[in-house]
Amino acid sequence: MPRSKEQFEEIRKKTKENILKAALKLFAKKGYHGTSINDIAKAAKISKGLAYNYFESKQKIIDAIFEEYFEEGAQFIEIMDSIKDPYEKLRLMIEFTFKYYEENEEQWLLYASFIFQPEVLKKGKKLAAKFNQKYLEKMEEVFKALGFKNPKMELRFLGALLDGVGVDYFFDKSFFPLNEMKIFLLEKYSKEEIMRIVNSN
Amino acid sequence: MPRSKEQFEEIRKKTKENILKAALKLFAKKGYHGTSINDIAKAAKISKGLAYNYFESKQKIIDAIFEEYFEEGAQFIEIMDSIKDPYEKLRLMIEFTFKYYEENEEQWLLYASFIFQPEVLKKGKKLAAKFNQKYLEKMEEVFKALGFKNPKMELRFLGALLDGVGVDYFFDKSFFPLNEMKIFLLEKYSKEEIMRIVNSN
Amino acid sequence: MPRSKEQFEEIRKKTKENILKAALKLFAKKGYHGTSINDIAKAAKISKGLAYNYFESKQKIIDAIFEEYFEEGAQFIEIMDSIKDPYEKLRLMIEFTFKYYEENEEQWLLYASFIFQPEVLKKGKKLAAKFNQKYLEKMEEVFKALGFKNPKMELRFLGALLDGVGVDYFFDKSFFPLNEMKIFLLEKYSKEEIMRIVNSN
Amino acid sequence: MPRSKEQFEEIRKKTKENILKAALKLFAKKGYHGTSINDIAKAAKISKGLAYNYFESKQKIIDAIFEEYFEEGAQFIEIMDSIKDPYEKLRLMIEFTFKYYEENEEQWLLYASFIFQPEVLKKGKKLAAKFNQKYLEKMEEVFKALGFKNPKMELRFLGALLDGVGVDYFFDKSFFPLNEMKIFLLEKYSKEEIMRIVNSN
DNA sequence: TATGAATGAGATTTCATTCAT
DNA sequence: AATGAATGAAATCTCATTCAT
Repeated sequence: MPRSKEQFEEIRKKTKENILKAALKLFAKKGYHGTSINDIAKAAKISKGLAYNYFESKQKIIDAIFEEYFEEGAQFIEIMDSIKDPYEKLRLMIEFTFKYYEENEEQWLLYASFIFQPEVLKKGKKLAAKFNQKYLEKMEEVFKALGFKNPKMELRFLGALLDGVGVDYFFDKSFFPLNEMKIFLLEKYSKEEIMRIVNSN
Repeated sequence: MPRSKEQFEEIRKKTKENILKAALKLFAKKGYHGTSINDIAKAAKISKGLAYNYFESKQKIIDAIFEEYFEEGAQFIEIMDSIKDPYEKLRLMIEFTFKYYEENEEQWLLYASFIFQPEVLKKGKKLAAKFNQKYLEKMEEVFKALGFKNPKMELRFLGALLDGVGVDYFFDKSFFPLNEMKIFLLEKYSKEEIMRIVNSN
Repeated sequence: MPRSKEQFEEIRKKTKENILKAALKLFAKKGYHGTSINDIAKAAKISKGLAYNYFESKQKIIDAIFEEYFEEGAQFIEIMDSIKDPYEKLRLMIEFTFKYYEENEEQWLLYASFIFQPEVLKKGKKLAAKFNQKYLEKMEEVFKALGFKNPKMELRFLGALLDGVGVDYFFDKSFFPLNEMKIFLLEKYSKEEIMRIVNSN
Repeated sequence: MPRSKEQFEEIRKKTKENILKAALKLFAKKGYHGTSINDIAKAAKISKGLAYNYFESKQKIIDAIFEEYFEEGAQFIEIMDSIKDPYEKLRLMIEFTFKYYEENEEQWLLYASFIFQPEVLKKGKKLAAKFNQKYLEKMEEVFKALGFKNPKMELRFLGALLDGVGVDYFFDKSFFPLNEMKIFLLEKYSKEEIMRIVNSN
């Protein structure tokens, strides 16, 4: 008697996730080209052939990883939308970023290393650009609401800052004071400080 | 008439530079693994065999590129050392960074895409870490001299910011207001502004 | 209530026929190697595993198809045997061939494409050679009875002609005047014409 | 000192021809899918890699073989064009066909086995159809000039006959009386015989 | 110095067949 | 009887490196 449809789906889902997890780890460490399907299969403890039962090519594996990445991004935007207070939004933007760095090292490394090689991952670049634009638009509204004189540039400033924190942190994790930096930033962007800056103009 | 030793060396140097230039362009665009020796040879308009006459492996080519990169870095530190005024040093740090982004796109892209894949370029990573540490130490002295309350974090802050500007700019050059950002930053880190901040503590 | 033995056998027979039909279609269109077991299973709307319940290998499927092919051939010879008049036999040889071309395209295409690759289908080749020889022997008797001066060559002539009609017809069905050719041949090989030729010698 | 351009071209030409010859032999015997690049490389006594230096894919190898095949066909048409006497043209059509069967077994087998699997070789099929049409057009003029009552069908008749001779001959070379058939046909299509037929209408 | 033919190891991919349920 | 996940061998193809000239 064959397995039921549900059982098959369960198996597929698990194995798929298993492959993606193994692939993410390896891609992040050794790069896309530096990781072979063989490597992935071994790490996932399956045969090479089975990997192709789930993803029709190596490219499709990395595509799936990036899709998941931006699905998480979309979720983050939804959370942001649900919050009304701009000071709170600002705080969340900072805290979420640091949380992401702490919990999603591999994802971030992969993202970072690929984003600068658009020929390697055209699809990912497009997704990223789209997400980025949407995010910036939404945050610009927040910065306007906060009363900044030059909200666009202030947003770009903070955006670059947070990205750079990721770069510097992952460049040498043991050397970069991530937590200290979070406190430092939350202080600089606290409600009191912002009001002080805005009113001093 | 045989060429003189000098002429030979001149030719070798030029060909070498030619190969490195072609390789840099391709690596930056298509990645290390995505670029074949054949691609490089074609771009440099030489034969594959000749490339091996100059570099004993593909790895050595990328190593040479990174060496050049950090030689430039060392030169920058020398320039910084020659300047005494801390306000001027700070201004130079910012201006030099923006200048580099504008003039050395490929170098930066290559650097950025490799730095997050340590297994791909162990040697480069080490060089970078060494340079970085030295640079931060020197700059911390500057930030102390400027009178910042928390010079270490303020330096980290500016460092992250400048790195993030690179990330955001190269992510989508047409979309990022690079020049506006430079002016914005030079304003924020002008002598007047710094003195104001420092004195308000 | 369990099914009876007869019902089971009925199901098996139908499924088997179903698989063979699907396989024939695909083999004819995409070739033996170009058709996967998966393709066949999908076309037959069963699972891969079930196909192996019926045929122990892909090879056995094509073997079964060829067996059926030559069973039909044997039936044809039986029909021929039951007819006594040589003029009628000749007419039947021609008409049957054209009928076969019109009704069994896939069978013929498969046969034609395989027969010239003996290494691919040794068993089929042998069966074909055996059938062929038997057929020629029987037909030679007919041609002798018709009074041809050189019955062997006349038979070879007509045999080649009919094979060639198949080749030319299937090469481009819309371009070849199959029906016209049938009429043309039946005329050339009519009783009157044959008597005329035979008597003119 | 590198080889001269001419030397390189000479090498390429020879190796290319070498590969094509080995491939033709194997394809004819074992079929396209039944022959691996490895097989070809071994037969040509080169490495797999080198095969790809000359042909970018297995498909391109078979394409090249078919191209050569139809180039020869074009040459044949040219020869035919240079002859004016229709009786002579007819004789040549027959003699050339038999000559081809005798001297180009592998080419013909390959052609025959592929022509019925259009999905395997779309390009070849197109080339063949084009050649065929052109050839038939030209020959129809010949058959008209010979005075046949139904030139189109008579041409189709002879065309099918010659194709069928190929089929039957290659099906079992030791069994088919090729030379006898040639004499038989040249007799049937001799000037005297044709004039007799044409005038008896 | 210079060329590109040639190699061979290893990568991606396919698929007949087996297996657990 | 029936399913499709899983395997593994073999196929196609790539490319850094070497070699003959």
